[in-house]
Amino acid sequence: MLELAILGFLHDAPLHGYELRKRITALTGHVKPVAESTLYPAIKRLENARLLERATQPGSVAAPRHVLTLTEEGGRELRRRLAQPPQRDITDENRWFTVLAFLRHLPDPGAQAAVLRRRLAFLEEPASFFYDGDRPLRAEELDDPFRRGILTVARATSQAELTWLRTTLDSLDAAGR
Amino acid sequence: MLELAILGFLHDAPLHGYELRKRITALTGHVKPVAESTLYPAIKRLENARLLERATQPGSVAAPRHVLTLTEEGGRELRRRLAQPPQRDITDENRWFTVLAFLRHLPDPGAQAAVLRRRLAFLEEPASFFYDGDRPLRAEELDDPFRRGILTVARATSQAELTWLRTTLDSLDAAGR
DNA sequence: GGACAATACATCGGTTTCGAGGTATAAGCG
DNA sequence: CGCTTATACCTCGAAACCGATGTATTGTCC
Repeated sequence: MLELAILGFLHDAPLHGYELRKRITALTGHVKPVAESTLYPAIKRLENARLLERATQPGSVAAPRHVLTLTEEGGRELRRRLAQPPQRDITDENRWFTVLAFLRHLPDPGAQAAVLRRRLAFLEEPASFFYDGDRPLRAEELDDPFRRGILTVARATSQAELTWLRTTLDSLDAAGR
Repeated sequence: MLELAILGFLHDAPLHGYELRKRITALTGHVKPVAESTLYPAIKRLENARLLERATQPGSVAAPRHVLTLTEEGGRELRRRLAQPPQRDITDENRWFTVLAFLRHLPDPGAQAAVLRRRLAFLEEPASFFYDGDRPLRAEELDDPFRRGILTVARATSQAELTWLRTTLDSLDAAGR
C-alpha cells in the first residue's frame, strides 16, 4: 500500500523523500500515519528493484536532497498493481482508497471499470460483522449500542459507495463506447 | 488490534483457538483476513504474559483442543486497552471497529463516553485527503472521479458516524446521571 | 544570541504479520 | 475405499512496520 502510494505520487512528478512523506501523510496520514522509518526503507526497496532512480541534488535547503524519479519499469509496475490489485486492496478501505487515489493512471477506462467492479462485487455480497449462526444480524437486532454503531456506520458507508460506484461505472461505460 | 479481539472474545466465554479464529474472521475477516500464522503466535504472546490460560481438552472432534480462558490480569488488561486505546485505534476505522465491538466490557458509562469523545474529536477536526496548499479540497473541486469518490464516501461515513456518536453520547450521559 | 521548529536523510532493534507448508483426526460422499 | 472438507494445531523464514535515536543545516521567534 505504501509502495503503491510512492509509485503513484512519483508518476505525477519527481519528488524527494521528505516531500513524498508530506504527500502520503496528507493522503492517508490522518487515519494511518506513516513513520519515516517505514518510508525510507520502502524507497530503498523500490530503488533496488529499479522501479525508481535517485539523483542527489546538493546546494539545497538543508541536507542534500535525493530526488526520486520513476523509471519506465516503475511506471509499468504501477499500472500492473493498479490493474490487478490483490483482494486485500479491494476489501480494506485504507488500501482501497490508495488504489482509488491513483486509478486515473490506468490508461484504459475499461481497465478502470474492471477494478471498480471488483469493489462493487465485494460490497454487494451480504456480509455483517455479527452473526446468529450463519445469518447476518441487522443493527436493530443488537442490544449493544456500540456494535449497533458499527453496523450503522458500515451500512451508511456501503450505501454511499454503492451509489457512487454505479454512477461512475455508468459514465465509464459511456466513455468506453 | 488482534490481541484486543482475542481478549474481548475470551471475556465473553472461554474458547479454543480455532473457534476464536472463526469469530475474528466473522468480525473483521471480510475486510482484513487474519492468518492462522498470526493468530497462534498472538495467543502464545498473551499466554506468556499470563493474560490467558490454556487447558488441553482431549477426546474432542479432531486434534486436542486448547481451551483458552482469560485470567483476572487478562480482564484488567482488556479494560485498560479499551479505556486508553492508542491514537491509532481511534483514527483507523479497522481498529476503531474492534474497540467498539468490545467497548461494552468497560464497566463505567463515563469511561465509555470518554472513548467515544476521542473519536468525536477526531472526526470533527477538518481533514481531507487532498489539499491545495493547506486548504482541504472538497469533492466538487476535483476533476478526478476516483478521488472525488474517496471524498464522497469518506464524507458519508463521517456524517453517519457523527450522528450516531452524538445520539449515543446523549444516552450515555443520561444514563450516567 | 540562543532556543526551537522545519528541512532532509538515515540506522537499529524489536515486534508483528504474512505466506507457505506441515501434522493429525473425523465425517461425508460416491 | 479413496477423496474432499472440516476440525485443530503448529513452525519457519521473510517481509513489513514501528519507535527511538542520530546527524546536519537553515530559518524564525523572542
